[in-house]
Amino acid sequence: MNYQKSHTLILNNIARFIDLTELEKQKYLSLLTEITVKKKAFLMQAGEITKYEYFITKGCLKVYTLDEDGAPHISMFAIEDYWTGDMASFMSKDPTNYFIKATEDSELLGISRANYELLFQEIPKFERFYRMLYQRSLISYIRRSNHGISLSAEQRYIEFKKKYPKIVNRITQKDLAGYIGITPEFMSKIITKVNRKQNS
Amino acid sequence: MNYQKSHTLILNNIARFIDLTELEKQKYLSLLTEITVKKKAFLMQAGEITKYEYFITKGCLKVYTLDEDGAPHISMFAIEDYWTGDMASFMSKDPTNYFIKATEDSELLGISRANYELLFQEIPKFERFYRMLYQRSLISYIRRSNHGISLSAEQRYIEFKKKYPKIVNRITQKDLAGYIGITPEFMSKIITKVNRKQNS
DNA sequence: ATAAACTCTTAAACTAGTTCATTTTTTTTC
DNA sequence: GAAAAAAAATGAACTAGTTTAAGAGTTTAT
Repeated sequence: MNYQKSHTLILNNIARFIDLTELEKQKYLSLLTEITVKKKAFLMQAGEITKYEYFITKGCLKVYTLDEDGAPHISMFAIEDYWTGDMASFMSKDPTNYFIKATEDSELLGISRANYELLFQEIPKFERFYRMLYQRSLISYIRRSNHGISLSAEQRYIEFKKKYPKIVNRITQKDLAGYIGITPEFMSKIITKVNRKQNS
Repeated sequence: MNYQKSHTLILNNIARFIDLTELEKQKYLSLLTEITVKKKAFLMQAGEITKYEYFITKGCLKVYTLDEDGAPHISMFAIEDYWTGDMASFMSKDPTNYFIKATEDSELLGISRANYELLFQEIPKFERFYRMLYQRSLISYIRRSNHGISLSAEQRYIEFKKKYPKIVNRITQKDLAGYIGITPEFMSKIITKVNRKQNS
């Protein structure tokens, strides 16, 4: 069967961990909602109750909170083939603390809370898929939370470039600073310094 | 049916997310290995290949890495009713970077890689259990990784006391410093300062 | 019960990262 | 394609957290 590009992408993502029959694939796709967000528009804002978990099929988004001083702290960047959302709010139905804003025109597939529950009833194999997806995410967040407290800002920047070479060129230095956990001014100094080292 | 204390503890932990029949409970328990670790002994050391994922039934352990300078960075403290291990090494079969050391005489239940796989074949419901367990862990690690980069050491200490009141009195100040990501000297200053504030 | 080995406290000098202010460069908008 | 807005660079003064050192208080092992 021939699927549209975004559907092929999400089915391939799922095929990393579980095999679906044609029927299951179609059932699964029927549970998803297509969403588009223009650059600079919000997919989610603090105070809202999170309705969906998202898979990005095109574009780039940043997920962040604002602290009491209004300074942004970026939790992740999400590009094609990434999953994002606010799982805490999605599960608890409490209002989210996060903003998700498109940094490029973006296209997503969303699964609602009701369909997420339904999915496990209809195709129990998805328990395994999410078990493995969460397991992988967990491994990378454990690493990140350790790096956040044990590495210098410069080392975190070098790690980021190594781990996300595709993302580093699509985001502003300012947003990268918000992810690394430093000011844009200090980010600028680090980049100058690291590039000087590499070119010498 | 009447179970020994450690078995009741782990079965209750699992019952938060899935219901098991008596037969399934017994099957599950048969896949576990009992382990005891004396205070100051290692459950795991960097370079080893991780054989088990662990559930603590008694005691307290610290999970940490050593950086190039030999300074410890504590990833988590695990007490009764907590799960621990190095999932990255457990899954990939690569050598671990972690040390796990008992800070009190401890008792654990371990599941081996082979039995973990077997578990999903024999009792597929466990996919759901681990999906939900990892989902919850993920939520708390996402929060921690954000706090690591966006909160001051003093705020992280206050958060830790609030979130883990049972743990804070069982560990040394030095180990807490290793978790918060600061030196023991600065930890001492923060504690003096925070207690002074509270008593005034 | 005592020595040895840690852990905690305090303080002075230091460094990584912040803040604030200004200028230059790049991107967005009409 | 010019004007406006946002991002990036640079520098000086500042603050949170480190380092080193030394002494006091606790825990551990015999």
